Amino acid sequence: MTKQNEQKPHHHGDLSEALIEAGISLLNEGGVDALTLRKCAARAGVSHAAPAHHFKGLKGLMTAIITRGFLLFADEMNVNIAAAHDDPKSRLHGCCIGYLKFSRENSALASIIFDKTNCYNDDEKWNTAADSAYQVLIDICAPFNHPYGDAEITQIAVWTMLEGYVNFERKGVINNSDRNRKPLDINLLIDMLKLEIAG
Amino acid sequence: MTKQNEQKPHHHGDLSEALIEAGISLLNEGGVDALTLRKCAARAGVSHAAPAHHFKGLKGLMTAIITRGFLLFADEMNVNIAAAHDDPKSRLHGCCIGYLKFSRENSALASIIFDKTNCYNDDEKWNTAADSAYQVLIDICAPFNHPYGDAEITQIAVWTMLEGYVNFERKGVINNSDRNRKPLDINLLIDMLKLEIAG
DNA sequence: TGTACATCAGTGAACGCGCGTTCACTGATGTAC
DNA sequence: TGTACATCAGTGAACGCGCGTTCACTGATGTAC
Repeated sequence: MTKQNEQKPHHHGDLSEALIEAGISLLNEGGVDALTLRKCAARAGVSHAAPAHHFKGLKGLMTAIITRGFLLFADEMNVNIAAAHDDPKSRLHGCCIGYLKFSRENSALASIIFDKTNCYNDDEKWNTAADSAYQVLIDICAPFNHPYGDAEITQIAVWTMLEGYVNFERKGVINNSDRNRKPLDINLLIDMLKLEIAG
Repeated sequence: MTKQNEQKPHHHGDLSEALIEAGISLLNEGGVDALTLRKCAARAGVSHAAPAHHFKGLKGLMTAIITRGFLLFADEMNVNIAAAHDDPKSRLHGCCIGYLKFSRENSALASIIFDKTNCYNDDEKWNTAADSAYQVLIDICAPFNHPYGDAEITQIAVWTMLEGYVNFERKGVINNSDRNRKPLDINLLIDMLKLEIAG
């Protein structure tokens, strides 16, 4: 039984957290267009002026949401890397599974996360969170040879294939649930790069 | 000297074409958010109710714009394929250059073109135009071996890498104009797939 | 322990904006005779 | 060749909608004394 006649406190307690969670669930349910200050406020149970007051307008809220997104993204990759066998190729495959999982479970968030124009680029937390995600990529590619140039080329090749794959999946160009043959595996695509372990 | 007191004809002449061109230039200048019925109408010099009347609302206009987009996209790839040396790898590289060129010169249009939810999926011209673009990919991959499975896997590997690359470029994750070393070449990434000519 | 006061998080009403859609209409075009 | 009429592309005014922002305010919290 829920409490009746409960006085709503004037101070929320953790409005920032509530608005970020509201924003992420709105993105998941209604896509990018569903992310508005007013809807976030309604879902967090505060007046629609509150988020504009708490953050510095819509862009401030988006900066906070994308910051959280990068942390969730890095976490998902790290969890799946930790669950893989402890050799470079298995760890790379784990990273891909994490990338894919994050993108599938947070489709709209994943579609806006890399676009810097959505954020205040001088926000410290945002920069730190973004770096933590990019660092996963850097670390996972480090053990391999880079026959085509420096490490950055290997990183971009892997990241690019992942990003293209989830983009097409999101837009329905690749539809793994609707084909007769074995679902296309992102790890198969990564294997086509034939990365070799250095040493 | 422009004509003064010229009577504006009640019938436009080629409103459909004018609205499609207006829409594409709006996308190029102001991104996806700039594409509205009212702005297209203003740019085409008609009342803002005209596009809603001519097409079946906003979605109808978007279907027409994306249809045009696929034709421009296929053209750009075909032009660059025709300009390449007549061997499979050079033709593939030409295709990549065309893909890249289209995406750079029509950034916002390229970012919405693959998303089927923007269009009336039963529109015949849209289906034909989209198929003509996908067919370029199919044809360009046909001469190669498919050691990882059927031809579709080769196609998706190439297309995925291109799409990831232009997405990152669009969002500033890859920034070829702002690095000290040689610009990253999409053809280098495609070469990493080590496609072998069948025979 | 109690009081006065400063701080500031969140309120709620109001504002103007641009949007897509609707609809009775106008006037140019084309066709039937 | 001329007339009557049907068609229909585009008009313009009106509508309601949701949006971000602003701002005087309220009331809870925390601190100084």
